[in-house]
Amino acid sequence: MRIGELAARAGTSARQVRYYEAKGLITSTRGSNNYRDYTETTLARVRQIRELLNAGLSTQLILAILPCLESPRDPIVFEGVTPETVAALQRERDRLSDRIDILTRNRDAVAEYLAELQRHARGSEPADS
Amino acid sequence: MRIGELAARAGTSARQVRYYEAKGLITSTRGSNNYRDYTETTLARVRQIRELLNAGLSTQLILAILPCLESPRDPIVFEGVTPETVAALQRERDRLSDRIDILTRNRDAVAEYLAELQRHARGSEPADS
DNA sequence: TCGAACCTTGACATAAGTGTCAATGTCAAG
DNA sequence: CTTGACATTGACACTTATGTCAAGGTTCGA
Repeated sequence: MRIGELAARAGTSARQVRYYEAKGLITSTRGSNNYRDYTETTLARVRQIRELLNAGLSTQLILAILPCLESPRDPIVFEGVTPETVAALQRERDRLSDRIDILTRNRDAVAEYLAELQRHARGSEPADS
Repeated sequence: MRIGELAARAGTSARQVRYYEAKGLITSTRGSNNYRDYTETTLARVRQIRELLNAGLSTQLILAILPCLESPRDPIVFEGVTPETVAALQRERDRLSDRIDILTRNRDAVAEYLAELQRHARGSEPADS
C-alpha cells in the first residue's frame, strides 16, 4: 500500500511515516516509480509506534525494543544476538518498569485526591441521590 | 534555600528550576537582593517534577495533576473546585491509566522476548550450570 | 577591598517530533 | 491530453525541555 493509505489507516500523517522510516523504525520497498510501498505488517508496526510515542517513549527507545514486539514472532532470530543485546534489552525492560511504577504511583495519587473530593462533595451537599 | 542548592539537591540544573518556575510548576519568594528563595516543600516538588518528566509526562500534564501530589495534603482545598476541574482530573487519571497499560503491555512483550532468548541459550548451550 | 563564587536576565543553540509549503513527478479518469 | 489526486524531496517553522554563554549585580572569605 502507498504512504497515504498507510498513514490514514494508522491514524497519522504521511510526514510522520516518513520520519519513522528515516529513523529506521520501518522500511519500505520502492516501485518503478519512486513511490514507497508498505505491507500490512508495517501498518501494524506504525500503529504500535504511535502508541508508544503517545505513551512518552522516544523513537530511539522504540527502535531498541521493536524486535521484541513483532506480533506473530514465530521465527525468532537467535543469530547475532550478543550478550550486549540481551543486556541492553534488560536495561530497557527495567526502564519501562520504572516508568510504570512512577506513573502508577502518581495515577493512584490523583485517584485518591479525586476520591477525597467526591467524599467531601457527598458529605457537604447530600443532594442528587 | 537558593537556586543552586535546590538544583543540586534535586539532582538537576538551575536552568531547569527556572524553567519549571516559568511554567508555573513551582513558585519562589524574592529577598532584598533579587535572589530566589525556595522552601523544602519546593525541593520535594522539584524531585517529583523530575521524576514525572523522566517518565515521559509534559509540564502541562504535570501542572494539571500537581495539586493532587502534595505529600502531606492535610488541608485539602475544596473551595473553587469546579465540576470542570474534577472532570479534567478524571481525564488525566484515565490518560495515565492508558499510558500505564500501554507500557505494561510492551514491557511484558520485551520480558517475554528475553525469556525466549534465554530459554534458547540454555537449550543450545547447556554450560555454565 | 578584592576576587571567587554565586545570582540575575536575556539571548542563542540544540534535539525530537511534527506541521506545512514549494517545486516537481506520476497516474488515472474525464 | 489535461486536470486533479497523490507521490517525491527539501526546506523552513514551531514546541518542549534543555544547554550554554554573556553582561551584569551580590555575597563572602582572605
